Amino acid sequence: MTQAKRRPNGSRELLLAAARAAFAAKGFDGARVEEIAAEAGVNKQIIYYYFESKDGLFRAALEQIYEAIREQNLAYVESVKPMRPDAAIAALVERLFGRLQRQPDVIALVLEENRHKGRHLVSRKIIQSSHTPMFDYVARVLAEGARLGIFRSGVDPRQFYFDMVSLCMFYFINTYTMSAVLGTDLLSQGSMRARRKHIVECLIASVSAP
Amino acid sequence: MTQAKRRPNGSRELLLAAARAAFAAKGFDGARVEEIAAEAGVNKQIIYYYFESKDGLFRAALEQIYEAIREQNLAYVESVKPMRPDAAIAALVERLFGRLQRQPDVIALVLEENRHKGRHLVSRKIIQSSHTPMFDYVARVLAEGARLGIFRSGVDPRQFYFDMVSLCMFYFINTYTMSAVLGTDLLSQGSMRARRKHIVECLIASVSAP
DNA sequence: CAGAATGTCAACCAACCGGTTGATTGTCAA
DNA sequence: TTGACAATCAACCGGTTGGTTGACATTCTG
Repeated sequence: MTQAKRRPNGSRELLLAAARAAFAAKGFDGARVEEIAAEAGVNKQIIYYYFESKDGLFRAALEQIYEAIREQNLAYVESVKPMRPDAAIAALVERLFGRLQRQPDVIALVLEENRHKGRHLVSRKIIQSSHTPMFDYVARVLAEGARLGIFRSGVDPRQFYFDMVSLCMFYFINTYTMSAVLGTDLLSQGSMRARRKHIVECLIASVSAP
Repeated sequence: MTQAKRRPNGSRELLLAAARAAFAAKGFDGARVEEIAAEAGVNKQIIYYYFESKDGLFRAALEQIYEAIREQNLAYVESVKPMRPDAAIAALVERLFGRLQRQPDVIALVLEENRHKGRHLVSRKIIQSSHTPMFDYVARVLAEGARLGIFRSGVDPRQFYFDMVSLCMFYFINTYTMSAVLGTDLLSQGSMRARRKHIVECLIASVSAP
């Protein structure tokens, strides 16, 4: 009989991509193992060969996402040109918002991980190291801003980082409900641009020296 | 045979409460119809008698939640004493944060609704009317603050309301991931108190006159 | 009180779902 | 060339799941 072509570890990558899309779209419980295999073009059993279980597949997809975040953040802080602290914050927030806009799967998967608090344990180390480069950069920018007298001193970089992530991510998490609440179509390009601009201004105002 | 006691529409309420807890804890796909019935102490079929389907049950649970939000908001804006605009914002944000803290089911259900974008349509009208009283109050406070020269003028109340909700809700949405990112236990009382305080300060700073 | 409307349940079911089995075929090192 | 190993698949399975059926008891109404 015709056995399918070999692609050492190729099926693994195909499965991860399919899993990521499926889990993002339907959640862990809503996604179907067989559908993921079909989407990847391989037999269902191969999931168990590479990942042991549906949970294992989900965990692997999550880890891949955190790794991608880490690489993107690392690339940014290594390539960013020096600039005024307020401009640095603006650039960074615009980039974060824009990236979330273009990668809805990332938000969906992280959200799903949080809903199953700790069931698909991705090690704290992996999660933290995916954000450390960016967090350290933000802390440096805040300190620099304080030194120049542009920002208040004593701003807690952890709280500020939390604010940044909250404001940017939340837009894409509760888009449907907030559209109804505010009577606006938050999926429109105009709304996104306006919101992104506002978030930048809000964050900078919140740390600016009086 | 012993038929169970009658409780006209009582089973309906019992089912709604059980459904709310189950959907919040396990999501729509993770929750089991039979478990919900058992938790409510009634036969599974009664769900189909009152709600037609699992989807119908979910929709009813959501509507109940929006109705509760509306009542709570209405009660607040009708009973709140007049005070300085900045104090009014502080009080309101503290209350929002505290309520989310005590009612995790609300967040979980709204989140689930957004994940299934529009599949369990709760009418825009219901969603909007659950927030209108509070939104109007916030808009009045901002205008009053601007009139007194405490706040900047030209602050968009929609964006500000969005900020408030974002900062408060996000804490409880991604608690697990953010704990790892920041290296803090965000479930601790101390973290919550500190975060609540920071959010108040951040929001007020973002609208205060220069 | 009769009968209609309402509320409740036990038993059933077909489809589905995550996971297993066992066999088969390329691939590569010795 | 050969034998071990990596990769793949078709077929199968037991348990689960949302949903249905039909009968029956209680309550309401005229």
